[in-house]
Amino acid sequence: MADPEFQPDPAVVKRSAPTVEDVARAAGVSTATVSRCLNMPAKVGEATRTRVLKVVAELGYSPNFGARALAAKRTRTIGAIVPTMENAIFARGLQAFQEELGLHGYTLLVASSSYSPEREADQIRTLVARGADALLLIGFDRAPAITEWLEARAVPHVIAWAYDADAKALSVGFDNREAMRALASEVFARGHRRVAVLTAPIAQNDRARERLAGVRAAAAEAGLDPDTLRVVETPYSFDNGAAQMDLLMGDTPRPTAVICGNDILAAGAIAAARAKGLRVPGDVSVTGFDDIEIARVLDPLLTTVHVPHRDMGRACARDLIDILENGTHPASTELRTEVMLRGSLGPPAD
Amino acid sequence: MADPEFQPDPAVVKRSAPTVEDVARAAGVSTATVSRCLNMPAKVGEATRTRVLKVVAELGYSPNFGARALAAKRTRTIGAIVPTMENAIFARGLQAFQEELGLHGYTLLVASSSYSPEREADQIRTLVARGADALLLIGFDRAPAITEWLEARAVPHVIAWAYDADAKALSVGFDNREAMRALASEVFARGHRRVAVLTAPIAQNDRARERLAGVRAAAAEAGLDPDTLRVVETPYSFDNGAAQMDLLMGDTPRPTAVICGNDILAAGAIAAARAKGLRVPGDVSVTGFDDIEIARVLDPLLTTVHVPHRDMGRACARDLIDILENGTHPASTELRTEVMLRGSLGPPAD
DNA sequence: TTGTATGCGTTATCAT
DNA sequence: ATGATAACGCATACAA
Repeated sequence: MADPEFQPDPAVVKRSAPTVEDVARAAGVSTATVSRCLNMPAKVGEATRTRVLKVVAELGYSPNFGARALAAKRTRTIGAIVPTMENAIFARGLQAFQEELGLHGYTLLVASSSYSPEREADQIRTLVARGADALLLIGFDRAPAITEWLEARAVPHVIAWAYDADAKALSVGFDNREAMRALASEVFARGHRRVAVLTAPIAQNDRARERLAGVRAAAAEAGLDPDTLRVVETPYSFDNGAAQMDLLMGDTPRPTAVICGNDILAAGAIAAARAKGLRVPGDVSVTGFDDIEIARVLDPLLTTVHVPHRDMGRACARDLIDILENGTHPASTELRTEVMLRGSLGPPAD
Repeated sequence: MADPEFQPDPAVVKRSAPTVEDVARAAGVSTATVSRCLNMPAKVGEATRTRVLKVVAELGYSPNFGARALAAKRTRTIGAIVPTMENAIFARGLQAFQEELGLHGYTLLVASSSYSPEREADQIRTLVARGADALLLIGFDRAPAITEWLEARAVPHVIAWAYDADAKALSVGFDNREAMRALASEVFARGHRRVAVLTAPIAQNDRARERLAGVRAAAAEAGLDPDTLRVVETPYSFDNGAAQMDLLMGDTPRPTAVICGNDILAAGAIAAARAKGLRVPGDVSVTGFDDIEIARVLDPLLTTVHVPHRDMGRACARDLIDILENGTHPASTELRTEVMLRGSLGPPAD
């Protein structure tokens, strides 16, 4: 097939991507100058810079990622590990996080843990091995070993969705306990005494645990024994919410209010109540947490806690970039939440 | 502060991460063998392999990402560019995509275009520059220049959310036109004649355009002049859906059915109809597209088109990995959609 | 301001 | 099966 006599045109045979060297040669400068033009343009003479950049554009030069990472020891890539992107709250937070990163020339590496600490630890190591310069993590609950690993490797990281001023790690979030306490207080204030809590498994989830603690605190304030609260744990999903609600509504006597750990569980709960012929809030009140779109679409509208997911994502990005570029040590940020009183919460039936 | 006499313990002063060389020395083999143990364990003797891997574990060695990328010319990282992660359909697809990638040792790099072709082109270049071995893109609509660029650089990529057997590019998706035609046929079959379409801007969005074409096709089949359809374009969001629905419901005569380009617009439309005191479907029918969670929560339940988002994400991952690892040329995959007839669609009021 | 020279940690080719 | 060694392409300390 190939003609042995054939002499390829050098201008055409050049298959591989251009390198600094190609640019340097074409621009009549050294590779160092080319590199400088791209990374510290201020330190290069006006004339040479424009000349070099022109050549860069002409050749369609783009620095080799591996070489750059190897030499510079950084990738301008930041990792995020969330329980799942399917939950709108994490998707929303990630979106804002990514947008802010993009504004500063950083790229987002994503992994999900499916709420498993072991998988999260794996993902942490994987993303760092993949060159992540810093990480966004959700919540504080994780094995000490992986936290120590992060510290030992000096991997900048921020904890989102939770706030703890005393923690060693940087966090950007809100006080899950207090937010839920404020909401639960409204429930008890309306006279509810038989109250159930539908929560995600609290074992390795500090946010869920804190929220439950918030309900207990509100119960105590209302003069109730927190141990009389009916607590049901189930993974976050519409169907689980519905299934557990179905069981709860079979109890005698029936709870007059069900406080859910998030809006998705609450949506499932309301659907299940309806399916059983119960009115909300006439027969049973239901509350959520997060204030995602679904809360404004449910019938009745869902009483819930509004969380500034986008602000959280943005703030995380800013902190991480600040650490990376300026070596600072930002203080943790506490974001404000707000109880949204809507139709799904009413007085008890009896 | 520092004691000038202090002699640091060499075992402690070793700050930087261990390299192949460290492992090789400790295991009494060459760096080549260490590399082989990690990358092609089959080509190494049983005994040496276990010995080397033991040392790897002891030292906590992890190959340097930049060096590996530079030498191997690949990163085992795959990029995805979606319009936005806030839309549950993309979040769900991405989640499945990422899970499948993870199963095969690949990591996901994410960017969003905000439905802007220019931003998407930027992101494509950025992700490739960041070392993405392959890309997942949404839909076919993009400037020829960037498509050519992808071809020229031989960047493996898959188009999701759309299917075109004749296109040069690999695609994994469904026939948006036919799916919407099937749904719209149900609407016309119920006798609706004054029908409005609430769609995303169709300018640079082939999915939206195809869906609109599907409605037109169904109208024609029903003996209607497609040009009598009232078409309203608005960016995908609950509030936009509500606002445009509010305007539509002010028309005289009022449309008896509103076909929406996705479930979020439909949710907004139903809320707006309600707010205006109109019953759905009594006064006006509403349909969506996607069949996300919200469709099962709305009152009435939303008639929509079910799309296998997770299957799509998974299939995209498999194809890309197949290309990368085996150099194959997978054929495009057409996925099945299904019309979900639910309460929001009824006969016309008059 | 610009150039020179070296190191970065792997992978892969080619011997052995 | 294993070892020696040459790329890989860039950033940067140091010189000029």
